[in-house]
Amino acid sequence: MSQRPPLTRERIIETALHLIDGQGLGRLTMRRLGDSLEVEAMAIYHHLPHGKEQLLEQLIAYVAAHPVPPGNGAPRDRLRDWAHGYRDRLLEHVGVMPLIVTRRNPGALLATTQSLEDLLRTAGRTEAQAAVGAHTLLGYLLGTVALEARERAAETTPDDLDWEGRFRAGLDGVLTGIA
Amino acid sequence: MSQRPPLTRERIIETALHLIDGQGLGRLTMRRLGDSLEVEAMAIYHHLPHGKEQLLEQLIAYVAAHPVPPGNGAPRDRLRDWAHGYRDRLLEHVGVMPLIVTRRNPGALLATTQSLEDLLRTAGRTEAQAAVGAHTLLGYLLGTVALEARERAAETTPDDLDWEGRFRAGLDGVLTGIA
DNA sequence: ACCTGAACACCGTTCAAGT
DNA sequence: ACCTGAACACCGTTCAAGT
Repeated sequence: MSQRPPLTRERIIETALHLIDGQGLGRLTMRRLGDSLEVEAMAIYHHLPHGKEQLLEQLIAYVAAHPVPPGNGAPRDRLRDWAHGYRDRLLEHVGVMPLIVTRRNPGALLATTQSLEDLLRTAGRTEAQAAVGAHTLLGYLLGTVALEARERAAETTPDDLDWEGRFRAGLDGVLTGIA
Repeated sequence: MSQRPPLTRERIIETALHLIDGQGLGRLTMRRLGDSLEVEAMAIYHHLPHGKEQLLEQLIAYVAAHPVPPGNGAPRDRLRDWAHGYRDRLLEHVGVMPLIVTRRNPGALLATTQSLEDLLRTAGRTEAQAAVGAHTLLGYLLGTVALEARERAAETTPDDLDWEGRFRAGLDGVLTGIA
């Protein structure tokens, strides 16, 4: 008999993410997650006492936390690099997008937002300008990635569309407006 | 006995929307919707044969369809007016946002997207520029409204924040980038 | 401490039956 | 044509019990 690895919170999150990436958010159930972990569904509650709610919060935190890394390049270049990296990460885990965009989870996006505001302030913006800029950039990013995911899934648009080019072009417009 | 109005598709949609606005998307169930309509849940299937899936599609179509109205002002002003109107509409039915942002529903946003592209082409942009511009603007709008709804619900930020001002400021940045 | 089994209150949906 | 009642296969979760 193959010994299965011990059940840990980390393994639960990773397995859940794997399940979502493979089958979609709608098919993530406690019972199915239990099956994937080779355990009864109820065992999960021992590691996540607040059940599915807590599981989803953990998934959001895992995928959405993506602050701007430290660096000393031009602000505009740093923001552009960060944005492309974040887009890649979100597209890797498209199934979690609905949670990130709509669930209230103050913590998850807070670190990201604040790192954006810090960068903008360092670049000479006022507090208020930095707040608006961070909100604008993050809103553009989440919104366009959500649209891209939607349209890719619908497959009503030609598949050879240069999504990254479109993203970069729109991003340049946004960056011009804020940074 | 109060005669109840006949069950129609329209009345189902409106009641569902009322239920979502009041109690949230999570509490929209066929059984509860039936209760609100003073009818057994199964009666709904007679008007919406594809069940809940079809109901959600109808809700998206109802709320998300919001093309730019005809007019002959400056393109930038028309886009700004449209954006503020759309934001108001989405905030009125915040509970439907998760569906609009994440469900694949080609039709619902198509009319809106095309009206944006038309306006931008009329304003002298190339086909490609118009496509990117429409995508950027719609992405910004959906993303920031989703963020706003999230943060308002979380109530972790002070409530006197000038959300509309922030939206307008970010919008100006985006419009500068595309129009 | 960690996991299981049975049970409870919910879902969406099908299908035969009523009017 | 329009609606109901009973039933089915699923949910998330609680709780006592096992080791």
